[in-house]
Amino acid sequence: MTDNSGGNTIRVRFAPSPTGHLHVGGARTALYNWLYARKTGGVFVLRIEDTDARRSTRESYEGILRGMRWLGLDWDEGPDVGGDYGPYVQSARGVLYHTDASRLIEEGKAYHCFCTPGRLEELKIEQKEKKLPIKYDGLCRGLSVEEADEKIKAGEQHVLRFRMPEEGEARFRDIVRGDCKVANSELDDFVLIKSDGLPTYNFAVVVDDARMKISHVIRGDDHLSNTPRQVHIYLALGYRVPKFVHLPMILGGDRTRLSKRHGAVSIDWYSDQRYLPDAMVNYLALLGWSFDDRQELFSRKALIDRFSLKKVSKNPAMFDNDKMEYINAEHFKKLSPAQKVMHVYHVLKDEGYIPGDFHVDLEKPVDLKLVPGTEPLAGNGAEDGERVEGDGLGRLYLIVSVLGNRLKLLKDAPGHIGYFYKDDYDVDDNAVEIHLMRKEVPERLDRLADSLEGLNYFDRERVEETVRTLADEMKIEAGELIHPSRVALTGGTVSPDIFQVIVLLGREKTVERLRKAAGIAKR
RNA sequence: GGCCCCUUAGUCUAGUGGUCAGGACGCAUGGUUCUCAGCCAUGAAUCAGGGGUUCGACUCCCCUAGGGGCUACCA
Repeated sequence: MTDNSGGNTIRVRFAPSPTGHLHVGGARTALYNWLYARKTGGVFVLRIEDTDARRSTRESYEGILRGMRWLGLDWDEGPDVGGDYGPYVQSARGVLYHTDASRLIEEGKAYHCFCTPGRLEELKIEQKEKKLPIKYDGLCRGLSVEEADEKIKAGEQHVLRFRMPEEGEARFRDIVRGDCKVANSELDDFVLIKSDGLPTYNFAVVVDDARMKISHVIRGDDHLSNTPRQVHIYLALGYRVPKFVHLPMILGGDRTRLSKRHGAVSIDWYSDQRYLPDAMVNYLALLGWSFDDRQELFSRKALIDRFSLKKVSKNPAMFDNDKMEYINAEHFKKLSPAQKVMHVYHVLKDEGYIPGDFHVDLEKPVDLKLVPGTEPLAGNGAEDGERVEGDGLGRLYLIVSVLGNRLKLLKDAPGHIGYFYKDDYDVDDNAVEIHLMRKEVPERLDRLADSLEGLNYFDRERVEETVRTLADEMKIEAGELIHPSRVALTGGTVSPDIFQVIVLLGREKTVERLRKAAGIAKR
């Protein structure tokens, strides 16, 4: 699986810290790494950055993995699958950080610092007041190794700091930003190892990326400013500096950094809402990347095909839920009938709509031509001309087919077609008021019920004919019959083709609901 | 405070030293129809502002403004 034969293998990584759920920003970063790996035949590594012991949790860790699996972003090396460069959890890599830290100390590139948090705090306040750059003043820089060792032996709290060269600058190449450089004078002696013995982010990330042979560091823009520090560490340790790719941030609706208060930013939320993972992947890909000026709907495969780091945008993007829904709807449209039915079936089942409150045996000659103009229903459903079982998948096939593009979010399926399965479907009171509570309605519904009851053949054609004929007889518009019927049968003013609804609801249920509504309307 | 990054319609974006500045979501209007969705057609809406460079700038340079990030013993 892993190829460590040469130094040219492309190796990328997603390195979340388990301090919260997987949000859209993190997911987008993971996705770009994954896409790049899959496109180039490289290796995608998952590494958990849990050096912040206080905030890291097991739940977050599991949640992140769950989110990635839901999105279909599989990793080649990681905490659960292993690999040649493990462990893949920072908390288990302590010895590695200390090995490299020791080298830096020996070479005089890092030094112990015994300044108390209190002193550092005062220093910061003072610098702020004097409007000076806020940076460590290097008090412990001059301590000899012996002096430092003594203090350590005496049990003094200490951290390890990087000895920033006073002259020179750090340079690096970023595929999105171009060449970057920062003068060393802008940087200070930042901390490498915290007093609890754990490495800081900047140190750990370099040691890990270097030792894991990461070739391209693809991450959020918020890390750009830290990159010069990291470059210093790479150089000091004699490691090869990887290529960097800093992705523009994804912003919340108020254009600030994404956080909990922005609501629906968790990948979990989208999976709970039953968005399609492929749609999510598609939309996420578009946040900071585009292929050209025409295509924006991509299958997973097409994305891998087209993806290029060179086309990554520099601009921060806002997550737009409307567009996300649109992309989701487009992906849903493209599913095969069998796939749609499968998805809808699971939703209805999970929400308790299947099995339903009642049984419907569709009558002959109900056939699959029931729905003129829709694509033929394939898969394990009913074949043309075959008898359709009332409660089986066959009826659901027809229902889903009749529903057509009305279903955009799977989560809404019960709302759209629940009345096919339950008697206590939602009723729109306003619709009842407008369409049912009128004196002429009861007679119309009763007469329609009579007509339908007397039909020899209960298929769409006959039903429509019946309704229209009755309307003619009563000298009213067909709509005068259709609208109250829709409310009577579905509880609302919105539904698929009413004749198809009638057929799929079945003669018995249709008549029952029409009569019941007529009864209500009489009052 | 210091440093860094970003700036094309409400949003995501394409774009070249000379284009009617293109597409998509959303929005509006009309058509199809039993409602809604869909589909089709049409429309409103953009180069943040100011200076340069240039025969000519959305495009190159500078400044300003706005937004974001880093400046932590967070990542």
